[in-house]
Amino acid sequence: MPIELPKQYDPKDVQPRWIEYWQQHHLYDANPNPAKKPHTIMIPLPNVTGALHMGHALNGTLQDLITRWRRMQGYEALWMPGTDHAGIATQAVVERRMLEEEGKTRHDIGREALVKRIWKWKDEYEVRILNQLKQLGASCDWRRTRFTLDEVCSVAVRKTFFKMFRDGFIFRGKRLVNWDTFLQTAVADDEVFHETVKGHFWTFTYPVAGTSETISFSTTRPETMLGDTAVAVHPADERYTHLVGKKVRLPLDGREIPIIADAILVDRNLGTGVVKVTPAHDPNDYACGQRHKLPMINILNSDGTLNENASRWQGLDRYEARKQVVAEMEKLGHLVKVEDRDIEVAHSDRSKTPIEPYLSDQWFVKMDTLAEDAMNAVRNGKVRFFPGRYTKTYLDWLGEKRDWCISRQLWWGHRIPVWSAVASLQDPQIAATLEKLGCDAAGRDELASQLTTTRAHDGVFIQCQPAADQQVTILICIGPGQEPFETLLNAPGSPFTQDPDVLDTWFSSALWPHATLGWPADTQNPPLSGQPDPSGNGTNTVLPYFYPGNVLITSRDIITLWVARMVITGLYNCGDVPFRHVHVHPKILDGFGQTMSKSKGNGVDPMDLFDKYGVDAVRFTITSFAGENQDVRLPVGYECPHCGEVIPQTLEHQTAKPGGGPKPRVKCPKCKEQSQFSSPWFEPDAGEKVARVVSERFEYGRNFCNKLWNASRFAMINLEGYTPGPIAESDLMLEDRWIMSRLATTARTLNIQLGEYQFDAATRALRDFTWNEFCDWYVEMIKPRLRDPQRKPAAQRILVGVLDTLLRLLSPFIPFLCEELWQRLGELAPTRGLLEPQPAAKACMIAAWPTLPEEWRNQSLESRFERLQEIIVAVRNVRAMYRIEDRVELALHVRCQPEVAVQLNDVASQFANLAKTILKGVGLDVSRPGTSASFSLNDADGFIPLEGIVDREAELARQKKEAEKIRGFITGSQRKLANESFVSKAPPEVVDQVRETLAGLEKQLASVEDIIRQLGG
RNA sequence: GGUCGCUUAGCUCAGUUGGUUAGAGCGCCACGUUGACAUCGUGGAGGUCACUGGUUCGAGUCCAGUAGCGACCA
Repeated sequence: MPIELPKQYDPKDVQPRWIEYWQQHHLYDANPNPAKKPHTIMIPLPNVTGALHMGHALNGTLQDLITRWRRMQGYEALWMPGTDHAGIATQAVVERRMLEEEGKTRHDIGREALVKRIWKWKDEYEVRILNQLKQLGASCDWRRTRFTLDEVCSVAVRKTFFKMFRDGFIFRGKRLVNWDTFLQTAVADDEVFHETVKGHFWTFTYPVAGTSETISFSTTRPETMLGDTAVAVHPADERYTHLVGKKVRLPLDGREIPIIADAILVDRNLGTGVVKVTPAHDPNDYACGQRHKLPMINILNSDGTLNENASRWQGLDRYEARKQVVAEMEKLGHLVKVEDRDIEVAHSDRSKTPIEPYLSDQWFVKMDTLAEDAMNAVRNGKVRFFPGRYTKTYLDWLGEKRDWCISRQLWWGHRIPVWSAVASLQDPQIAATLEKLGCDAAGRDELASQLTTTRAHDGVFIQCQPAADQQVTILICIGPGQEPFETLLNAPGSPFTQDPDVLDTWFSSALWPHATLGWPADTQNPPLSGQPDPSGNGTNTVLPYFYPGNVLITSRDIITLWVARMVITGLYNCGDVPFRHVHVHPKILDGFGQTMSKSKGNGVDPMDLFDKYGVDAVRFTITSFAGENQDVRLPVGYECPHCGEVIPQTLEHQTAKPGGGPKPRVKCPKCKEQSQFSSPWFEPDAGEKVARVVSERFEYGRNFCNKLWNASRFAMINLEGYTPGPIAESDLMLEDRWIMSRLATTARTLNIQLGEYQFDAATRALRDFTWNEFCDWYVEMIKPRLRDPQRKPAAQRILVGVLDTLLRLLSPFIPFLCEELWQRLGELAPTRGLLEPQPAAKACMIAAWPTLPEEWRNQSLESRFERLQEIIVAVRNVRAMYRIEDRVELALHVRCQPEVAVQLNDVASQFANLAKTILKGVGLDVSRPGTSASFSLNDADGFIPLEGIVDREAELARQKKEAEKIRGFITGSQRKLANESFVSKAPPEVVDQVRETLAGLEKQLASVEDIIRQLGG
C-alpha cells in the first residue's frame, strides 16, 4: 500500500515528535565509555539576562552539527549545556525593571530580597533559554545542565579561589575603576557608553614654589585639583625644562606637589603643554602616577560627594564643589580663562549617570605567569584557532598581562570567600578564633613575621597585611566544604567579617570546561538531573574521560573574555588545556549591519523563524552563511497578521519600547491594519494578533527541505514491492555508478570541510549534490527503470541505498526532516544499503556516518556523464530557442569519434527520457541534415533536423554569434602561446593544457563555420 | 589611536597553494502545471572582481598605497 505523504513538508507536524523520541531513547546522553573515543563540546554558556537571538541560534546549530556528526562517527559525543548568571547584567536588568515598575532601588528592599528576585528572573529565563535550545534540536546531554551559581560550579569556584589565594595569585589592592555613583558599584568597561555633553574648559595657574613664576594648565574637572599630586610637562619642552624637579603650591589647600616630566601623558602641542596629574581620578593620570610612584589622593565618597581629603568642600556633591572651587581660584587670582567645550563623558549603561574614575579596594588575579602559560598553549599548538587569524587577537590580549580585577560590588554572585579583621595578632579574641582554625601560637608567630602561614586546618588559609597602628589586616580564606569554620567566623561577636563583594562572572565561567565535569571532586561523578551518579564507583570517571574537550565554538568577541580565561584556569586546575580547537564563527548582524545583542534590543528571536520556516530550514540557512570571513547580515521584516504583507524592519522598530503606555505597533502599508510586533523589549499583550519576525533569506533552507522531502516522497511512492537484496555489478547503469561516484566524493568533501569548520562550503556541497545531481539528474534518469517490472527491483534497491546514505549525511544539518524520512523509509525498506543490504539503524541521528569506498569515485566516468549532460542541455537549448513544445519528439544526429559513439549509444534511452529526443545517427560519418539546428561541443557536433521549423536567418545569426565567441577564446589562447616567455617559463603541463584547449576550440570553430557555410552564411 | 576583516552579477555571498571561458542562491526574462516537488521544472540574460601602482610568462587571488564599510581592543 503506497504511503500517504503530503506534497509539502510540514515541520510543525514533525519537530515535536522527534525531540521527544530522541530524548526518551536517551540518544543525547553521553557517559564514559572505554569502548569509544570521547568527543566533548562545552556550550559557551549563554547568560540569563534575556532570551536567545539568532546569534545564539547559529552558535548552537554549529555545535549541534559537529556533535551529531561525531556521534554518528562513533564517538561518545557530549555537548554540555548550561547558563551563566552574568552577575552585573542580570542584577541590573532586575533592578531596572523594579525601578520602572515599582520605583524601588535595591537599597529599599535589601540584599536578601533583591537576590530572591534575581533568582526568580533567572529561573524564568533559564527555562526559556534551554527550551529555545531544545526547539533548535540541540542534542545536549540535558541531564548534565549546569548553572554557574549551582552547587557543582560553586564548589569549583571556591576551590579555585582558595588555591589561587594560597598560591599567591590572588591579591587585594587599590585600583581605578569605572564608578557608578548612582548604583554605587564598579562597572566593567563594556558597560560604559560615551556621550558628548556641554561643558567648560578652564585654564588656571599654579605658583611655582620658591620662585615668582606660575605655570598654567587647563582642565574640564576643576574639583579634581584637590586630588592633584603632580604637574607634568613634556621632557623635551624647552619652555619648562628648568622647572622640572621644582614644586608648585596648590592655592586651594596649600599642598606642594612636584613638577614632573612625562612623555606619555603630555602632548606638548596641546594647550599650554602642562597637565595636572590626579592619579586617583583619571585613568591616564593613574598610569602616570604608577610610572612616577606618585601618591594617590581619593577625594570622592562612593555616592559622588567629596570626602575628608577635600578640606572645606567635604560633603559637597562633586558638581557643586566644582563651582565653588572655580570661584575660589578666581578669587585667589589663579583663573586665566574659561571657554565652552563639548566633552566626551563616560556614562554608566546601567544607571545612565556619569561615571567617575574611582580608586577603590578590589581583588585581582595576578596574570603574569598564568597568562604566559596560556600563551604557550597556543604558541605550541596545544590549542588551535580556526580561522587561524584569531590567534593574534588572543596572544595580543594575553600579552598585556593586565591583572584581572575579579571583585564586583554586587549582591548577586559568588561571594568572595575571605573574612578579614584589622587587629593585633595578640588580641585574645583574634588569637582564640585563629586557634580554632588550627592556627596555633607558632602559626601566629609565623604570621607576625612572614605574613602568611600554612599552620591551619586544611581548607583554611591565613594571610596578614601590615595596617596602621601596629595592627595587621588578617585575611582568612575558607575553601569549599568548611561550613563549621564559616559559621565560626560569621558568629555574632566574631571579630571577622566576610568581604561584601562578589566575584566577576567570568571567574566562574572560566572554570566551565572542567567545573561542569565535576572538578574538583575525584571520588564521585557529577550529579545527573540533580541526582547523584554512582556509576563512577567511588571515583570521578566523567572528568578524565571528557576532559579536555575537543572544540569551543564561539563568536569572536569573547576570545578574550572566555577563551583566554578558560585556558588559564584549565591549565592551572587540571594541568591541561580545556579544548584543542577554538572555532570562531561569524556574527549575525541586523539589516543595518549592527551586531545583534541582548542589550541593543535588535535581536531576532529564532522561535519566530522556526514557526515560519521550520527549524531545519533555519538551521540549514544559517549554516550556509557560516563562512570564514564575513559576518552575516540578516534584514528582517514583520509579517502583517491580517494580510501577510511583510513590513521591513526599521531602526524605530528596534528601539520602540512601551514606556508605560500602550505597546508599540507596526502599520501595514497594504491593509492599513496596525499590529503589535514581537520584540526583545516587551511582550505583546495576550490575545493580540502579533506581527512575527520573518526574513526571506530563510526561504533558501525551506525550499531545500521541501525539495528533499519531495525527492524522498518520490522514492517512497516508487517503493511498492521493494525487496532487499544485494545489488549486482551488472545491475549498475551509468547513472548508478555516476551517482555513487558523486556521493563518495561529496561525503569525502564533507568530512574534510567539517573537520576545518567550513560550514558554508559543507552546506553548499550537500545542497549541490542533493538538488543538482540527485534530484535533477539521477532521479529523472531512473524513472524509466522504475516503470519496468524487469529492472524495477534493482533500481529500487539502488535508489533506497543512495537516499539512505544521503539522509545520514544531511542528518547533522537538518535532523528533524532526516529523522522523519528515515523512519518512514524504515517502514517501507527496513533492510537496505549499498551494495549489501543491512537492517537500518533505529534512528537516523545515531545511524553510522557513511564511509564510502574510494573505488566508487571514478573521474573518467564522471567526464563521460558530463558529456551526456552537455548534449542534453544543448538539445533543450535548441528546443527552447525554437519554442518547440515538450511533447514534440526530436531527432538527434551526433558526429563524433567511434568510442564516443559507443558511449552515446549506451545511453541512447536517456535522450528520449530527458530531452524527448531520439538518437538517430551517431559516428564519424554523420553529416548535417538540411534545415537542422546545430550545436558544437568539445568532442561532438550535434544536429537536430527541424524541417519547416528552423528559421534559416535566426539559426545563421545564432551560429555566427557562437563562432564569434569561440574566436574570442581562440585569440586568447593564441596570444598566450605566441608569448615566448609564457612557453618557456610556465610549467609545461600548463602550456600543454592551453595547446589542447586551443585545438579543441579550433575544431569546434571549424564545425560551426561548416554549419554557417551550409546555411549559406 | 592600535589590531583584524570586508569591497566580485540588481541583492546576499562563494572563489582552497596565482593557471583554460569568474560561480551559487534570490531577483529578472521566456516557456512550462495529468503522476516527487510551482517552496517546482526547462532555457536564458546579467560582472572593467572598489581604485592606483607593483611583482609575475600569467593576478579576483600575492605586495604597496588610496577610498569607503565593519568589528574588536584602547
